[in-house]
Amino acid sequence: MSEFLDTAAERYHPGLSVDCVIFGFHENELKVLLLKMKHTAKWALPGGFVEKQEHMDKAAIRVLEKRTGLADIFLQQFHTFGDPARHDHEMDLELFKQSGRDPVKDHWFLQRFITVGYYALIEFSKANPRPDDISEACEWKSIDQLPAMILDHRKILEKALDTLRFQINYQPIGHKLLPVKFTMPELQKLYETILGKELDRRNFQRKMLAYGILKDLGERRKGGAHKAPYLYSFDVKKYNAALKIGLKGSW
Amino acid sequence: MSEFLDTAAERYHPGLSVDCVIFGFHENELKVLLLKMKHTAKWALPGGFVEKQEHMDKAAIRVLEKRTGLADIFLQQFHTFGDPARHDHEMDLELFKQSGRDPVKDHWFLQRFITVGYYALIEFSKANPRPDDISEACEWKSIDQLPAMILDHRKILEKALDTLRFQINYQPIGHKLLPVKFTMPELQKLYETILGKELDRRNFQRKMLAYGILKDLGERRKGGAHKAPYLYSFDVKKYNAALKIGLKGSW
DNA sequence: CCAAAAGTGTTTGGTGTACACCCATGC
DNA sequence: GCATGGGTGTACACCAAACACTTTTGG
Repeated sequence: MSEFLDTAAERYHPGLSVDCVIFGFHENELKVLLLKMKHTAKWALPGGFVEKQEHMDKAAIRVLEKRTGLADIFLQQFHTFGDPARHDHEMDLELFKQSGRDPVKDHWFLQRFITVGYYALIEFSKANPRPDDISEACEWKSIDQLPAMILDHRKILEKALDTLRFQINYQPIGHKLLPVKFTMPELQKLYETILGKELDRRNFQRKMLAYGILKDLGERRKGGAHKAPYLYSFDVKKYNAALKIGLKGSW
Repeated sequence: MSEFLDTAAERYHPGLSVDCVIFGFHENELKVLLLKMKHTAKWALPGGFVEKQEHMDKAAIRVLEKRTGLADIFLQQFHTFGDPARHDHEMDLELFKQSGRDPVKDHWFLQRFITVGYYALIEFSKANPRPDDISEACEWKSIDQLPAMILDHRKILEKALDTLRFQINYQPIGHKLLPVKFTMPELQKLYETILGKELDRRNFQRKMLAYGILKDLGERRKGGAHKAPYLYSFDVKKYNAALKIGLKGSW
C-alpha cells in the first residue's frame, strides 16, 4: 500500500477510477461480487485505476482480474459518476494513516475522483473469485441483502441493475449467467429475478421457444423431485443475431 | 488562450473533459450543433473541462452555455470515451504554438484526456446559438451532411445518435425537439428522421393518440397549402408518467 | 377541377394474457 | 394417492400492419 501511494501518481491517470459490478445467478438469487478491504468495515465493488496510456475498457478488465481473479470477462460500460461529494476525504486520510504515513497535501490519492462504472454477467459456477492482497474477502452477496458499502458504491450498483433491466432484451443475459445446460424454469427464474416480478410459466416458455434461440437437448434433468424438466442450451449464433435487433415483446 | 493554458492546471480536473451533442429538428432534418474553432479546418462538438470541485453534470451545462449561449438545457450522459488513441498530440502542440508559446513537457493540456459524452434535445426555433471567443462559428449541421470533425467527435456523435434511437420510447423526444404547438405530420417526421425509416401515417396517428399524451388544441395550422392539419401540444404530466414505464410498441 | 396533404375508418393476422388440463415424481 | 412442479393447449382481447375513402386547400 505504501509503495502504491508512492508510485501511483506516475503510473495512473489522475482522478479517474473504474468500478465493476459483477452479476451472478445462484440458487434463484441474483448476486453481486463484493470485496472487503482489510481494516475496513464496509464492502466495496472491485475497482481500480487506469494507467496513463491504457485504454479505459482494458483497465477495467485488468483491475477486475487483479482484484478478483476473474479473467476474460466481457465488461459493459454503463455510467460515469462525477459528483465531487462522492469522494470521502476522511476515508482517504484513514488509509494513509494505516499505511503508516502522514497525509501529503495535494497527493494524487487525496484528490477528487471520477469513476466509470462497468458491469458484467458471469456464470456463477465457473467463477472462482479470490481476494487480492489488500482485501480480506471477495464474496457473492445477494441483491436483496446487501451489506454496508463504501462511498457511493450502493448507488453505482443500483444504476447497474437499472441498466441491466433496461437492456434485458439486448444483452445475452441468459447465455452469460446460466450454465451451458439449463432448464426452462431456471431461465424463467433468472428473468423473474432481474425484472423483480413473476411471469406466467406457460407464456414464458412459448415466447422463449418462439425466439428460436434455444436448442432442445432432449435430455432431462434427473435427480430432483417432481417431473424432470428438459435441458436446453443457447443456439449462440441465433441468439446473437436475435439480440442485434432486440428480443421483441414486453416482459 | 494563453491565460487558459496558465491557469488550467489549477482550475480543472486533470485529463477529463465533457462533450455535448445537441440535437435539433428543422425542416424535416435532424441537426447537430457544431463549433468551428479559430485557425482550424475541422468542426468540433461543444465541449470543455470540469472544475476541480464541480459536479460533472453541472460542468457539462456550464460548458454548453459558455460555448454556445444555450442555457437551461437538460443534458443526458450517454457514454465515456477512454481510448488513449483518441488524443491528438499534434493538434495540441499546434494550439500551443498558435498561442505563441513553447510546448511545456507534462503540461496539463498535453496529457491524455478522457471525455464524457452528454446529449440534449432542444427546440430548434428557440435556440439562439452564438460562438464563444475562441470559435469562429457555431452552426447547425444536418446529420446527413456532417463536415470533417476533430479527434473522435464523429464517433461520439454516432454513439449519441445510437443512444437516442435506443431510448426513443423512454425520452421526451417530441416535447424537447418540437415547438409547443405542432401538427401530427410534424411529429411523425421527427420520428421518421430519428429512426431512419418511414412510418404509416394513419397507424402513427392512432398510436400516438392512444397514448393519451397529446392535447388536441382544436386549432389548425393555416397558411400552408392543402388541408390544414390540427395542432397538438404535449400533456406534459401524462407524457412523463407514460415515459417512466416506456411508450409501448415497436416502431 | 385537380393534385397533394390531411382526417377518418376497416379488415386482418399476430401477440400477450389468462386460463385448464395432463404428466411425472417423491413422500 | 396426493401435493408439487413441469409440459402442453386453448380462448379471448388487443394491437399493429396494410389498406380505401373522404375532406380540404392552393393553384
